[in-house]
Amino acid sequence: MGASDTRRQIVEAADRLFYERGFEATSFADIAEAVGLSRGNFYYHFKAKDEILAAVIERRAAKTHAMLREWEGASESARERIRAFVHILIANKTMIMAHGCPVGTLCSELARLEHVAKNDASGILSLFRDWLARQFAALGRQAEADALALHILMRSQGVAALAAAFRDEEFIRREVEAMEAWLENQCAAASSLKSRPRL
Amino acid sequence: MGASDTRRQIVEAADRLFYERGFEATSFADIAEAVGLSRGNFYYHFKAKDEILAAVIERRAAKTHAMLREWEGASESARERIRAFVHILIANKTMIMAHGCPVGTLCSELARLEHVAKNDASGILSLFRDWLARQFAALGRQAEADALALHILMRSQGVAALAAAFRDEEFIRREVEAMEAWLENQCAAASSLKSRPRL
DNA sequence: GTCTATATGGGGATAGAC
DNA sequence: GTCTATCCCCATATAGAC
Repeated sequence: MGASDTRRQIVEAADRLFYERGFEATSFADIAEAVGLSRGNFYYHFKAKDEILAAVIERRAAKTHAMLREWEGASESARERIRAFVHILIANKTMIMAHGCPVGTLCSELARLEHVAKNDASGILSLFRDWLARQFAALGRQAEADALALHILMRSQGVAALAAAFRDEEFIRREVEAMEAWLENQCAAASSLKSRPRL
Repeated sequence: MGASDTRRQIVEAADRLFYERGFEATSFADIAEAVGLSRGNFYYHFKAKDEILAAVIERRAAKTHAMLREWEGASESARERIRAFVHILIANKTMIMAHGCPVGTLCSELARLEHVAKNDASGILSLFRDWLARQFAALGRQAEADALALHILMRSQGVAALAAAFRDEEFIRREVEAMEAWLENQCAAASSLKSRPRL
């Protein structure tokens, strides 16, 4: 097997395990076992655990970037694009109820460890934030675009957190519906100049 | 120093460290050092790390219970009580930006570790949930009380998560204001029979 | 109740054979 | 590139003196 292929397999396995169990709780042995590799051979591909983490974060950032670009192409309107974001909660509901939001939980864990990579992790959150802000700006809400982006991002993080704590699928559906209703309100406000709705 | 006094000091130090660094990342040595105790003596008071965790969760649940009861006494209206809940975000903003929500981060960490105490941790979240639901019921919203409680709890969790990720104090203030506006809407809806606002 | 000394195990990391 | 063997450190946990 080629080295780059093995490396890719390691990063994929680490990505999954870091999500399911967390970064700290995942050992080299866990990843090695998942890939079918000996522990010793590991260090041919990665000199330290932090290097695997960096590769995982980079992979997640790239996948996020690709997903956001795909939504750009698939949807005509900014409204539909924001709806696509909100609907990740439904599409990934099983995983979210089991392990939370992959981005949010990693940010939270790295922040607590004061890990050097914590800013890289919250950078993924910023990818969503900036993309959402561009969508709200496209809706004609330039002035409040970032605040609206943070608001919807906050709600998706809150829903993921409680869905994981209570394992409640009905709660996810209800809150996604509420987020859609909120979005419709914001879109309506963009058309009429008076009475901009609050967050 | 009496044994019960030492025990209390251990639990207090562990509570703080579990919050600041997380449960897994905190070692016996860390707690022992904080209390000024030798590692060995530790096992006189707690046979295992899980026992300290149980004591910390119990302490947090008791403090939560006391806080909720205090709000009951201090506020005349259910609306004021719910506002008191929302305002924890402001009162604790420095801690929250540094380490997140004490309840949310513990729930998240224990859920990932598949720790036996994970349900005890989410039990603290349930204390808030049930208390909030009672307040919404007192507002005359019996049918939706639990959904409204989960909604406001979700928002506080989301705000704490993003505030920690972005270290953004202005964001907290803005979202607390939005939560208060949402609450006023819900109160207004309780008085008028028509047009109940969505979440 | 508190200490020091120590056992035990796991996890990160290295050396060197193949 | 992959392996086995090994080192070292740290953390949980125990034993036994004081």
